[in-house]
Amino acid sequence: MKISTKGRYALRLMLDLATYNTGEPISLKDVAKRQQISDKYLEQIIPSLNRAGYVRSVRGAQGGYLLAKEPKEYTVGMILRLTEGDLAPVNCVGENPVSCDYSENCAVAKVWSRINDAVNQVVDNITLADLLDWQSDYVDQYII
Amino acid sequence: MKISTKGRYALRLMLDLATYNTGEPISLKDVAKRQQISDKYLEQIIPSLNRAGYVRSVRGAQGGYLLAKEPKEYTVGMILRLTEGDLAPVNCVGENPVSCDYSENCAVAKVWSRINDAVNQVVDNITLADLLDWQSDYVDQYII
DNA sequence: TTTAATTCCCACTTATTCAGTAGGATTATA
DNA sequence: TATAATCCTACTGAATAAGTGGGAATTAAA
Repeated sequence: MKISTKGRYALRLMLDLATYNTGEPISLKDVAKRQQISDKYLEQIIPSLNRAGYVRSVRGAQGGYLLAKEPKEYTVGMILRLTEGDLAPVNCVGENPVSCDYSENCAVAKVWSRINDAVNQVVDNITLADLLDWQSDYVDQYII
Repeated sequence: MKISTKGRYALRLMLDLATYNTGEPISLKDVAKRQQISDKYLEQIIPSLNRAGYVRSVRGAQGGYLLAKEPKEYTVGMILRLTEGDLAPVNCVGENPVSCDYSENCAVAKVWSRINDAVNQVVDNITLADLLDWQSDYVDQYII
């Protein structure tokens, strides 16, 4: 039941772009340094965010990435699903369920379905804007 | 974010023992046949349930396993945690969290924590007795 | 116009986990 | 005493995780 580094890093990457946004492109190297993640690995993660239109890339020197939309337009669920795939705990529930011979009278599937709903409920109701808010709360509390 | 076969089979195993309980020990071979799971694999899964005292084993011919307690005494969470380990989506939240350098001002950790709470809320509030109920509902609906 | 910084693309690697199999020792019943 | 069961330990093959490495294409700045 773990979320892989791919999903976790993608979320931190998006949050980093939101946090340090100035209107100028932000290079992966900068993100990697701040987030302490291998830049080569980030390079492997970002194409899916790019293809989905979640970020805009600027090539060449002084290039980098920018969020394509406002932080409040991105839910955590959107970002995680892109990198993790479906968040359902088993294949027989979720976006495109694989039905088995017992699916009709399978009480256990009801458990998976409820877990699925509960997880979606959380990730689809938190946006990058919320994360920005939470960050500034922490700053108020600990640093200033 | 998937639950492995180990956890899923453990739950079906426990539910099978509850469903077909007559007071006599039930052999893994019977469970395996009904649930369409390799008996050798079940043999590998059950020791943890046994050591935890969730089932009682009877050795020798006509031996097998019995639930140690009433179905309502087992939550899905108890069973899954035994076989899957902690259900937390990352290591920095959950039962014994591994703290990182940023844990204090990590907005992302709040997301993981909420997912963790949501999952626990589900699995800790469904018992084997609930699953038995759901099963008989299905029977009413489809078979009878 | 060259240099340097950057994205883009694709192949490779190493370790771990998953999902079982296999074989035999031990125990108890009929 | 034969048989049916649990118990225990080791092995295996495939997939996934978590990166690394090299180089081509693009563009801003010197």
